[in-house]
Amino acid sequence: MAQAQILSRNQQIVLDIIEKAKGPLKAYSILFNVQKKGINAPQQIYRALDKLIEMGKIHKIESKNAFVACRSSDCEISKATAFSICESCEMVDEISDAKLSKYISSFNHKKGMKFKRFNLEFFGLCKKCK
Amino acid sequence: MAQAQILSRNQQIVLDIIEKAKGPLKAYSILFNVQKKGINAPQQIYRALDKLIEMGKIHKIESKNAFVACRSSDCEISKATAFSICESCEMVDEISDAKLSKYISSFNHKKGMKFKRFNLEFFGLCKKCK
DNA sequence: TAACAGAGTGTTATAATATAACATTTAATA
DNA sequence: TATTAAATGTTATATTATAACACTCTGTTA
Repeated sequence: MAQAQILSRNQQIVLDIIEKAKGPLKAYSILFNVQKKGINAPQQIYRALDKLIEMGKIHKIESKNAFVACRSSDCEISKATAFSICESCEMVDEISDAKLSKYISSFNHKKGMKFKRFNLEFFGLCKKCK
Repeated sequence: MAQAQILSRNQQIVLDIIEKAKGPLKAYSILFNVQKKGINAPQQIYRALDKLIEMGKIHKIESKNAFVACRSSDCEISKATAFSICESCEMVDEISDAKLSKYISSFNHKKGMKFKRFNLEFFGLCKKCK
């Protein structure tokens, strides 16, 4: 289990924005939102994002180049992540399903690869958009 | 089942390069490789890539912004894709495992989302790099 | 056959996403 | 207090991707 982490000023600012957001946020939209706090350059955002990902506080949605807060306790530093993504409203929901996660984690590739981590993205229509 | 498709000139050129490659290719590296054939602009590459993806001839590896040829017959127009990605040598291998695919496809999200498609990316070390 | 529709092409420009490099500051610790 | 590690600020640039528009080619269909 990862221990509680102290966040730096910039990391905290970025995390706050992502946690408050209803959906995934893009790096440059975060940047735009924090310019009033004295953060002016993409580097500052990307550095904070990198650390937050390392700590498991946020996840990157690869298919959207966007970032969401981690809402799950059992993805333990993002070794096993799964998301449902609505193709209509862009909503992203973290899937926290122990059985699914366990099944995938225990999947053994024929070619003898040893997995450290996986990321699964589902696409479809959410309940509202359906 | 998707029927055999006739490819346009640019689509064929791009597909040939991707099929011949040992690993995933980036759009701009494809561009560089086809300039001798008279393709000069990113648009031409991206348009071909889009169509090839639609046809299920290639897949995009989202975490790498790179493209690989489809080696599987059962991902039927990319409704269910899975890849193993070596974090050391960058190799990507398409996973074609009916059981895994079936299990994931039949996963039902509590929130009532209806899935059309999924993409799964495993990360680790391949046999060689291990 | 003329005209039209659809897919594809070529081209220029620009938007959006991400990193390199370097100087400085702050925090934690020997 | 000297030393280190982590974080910051800044400028510049690399990488990935799309917009917009004019043109071509091919197969309908009126």
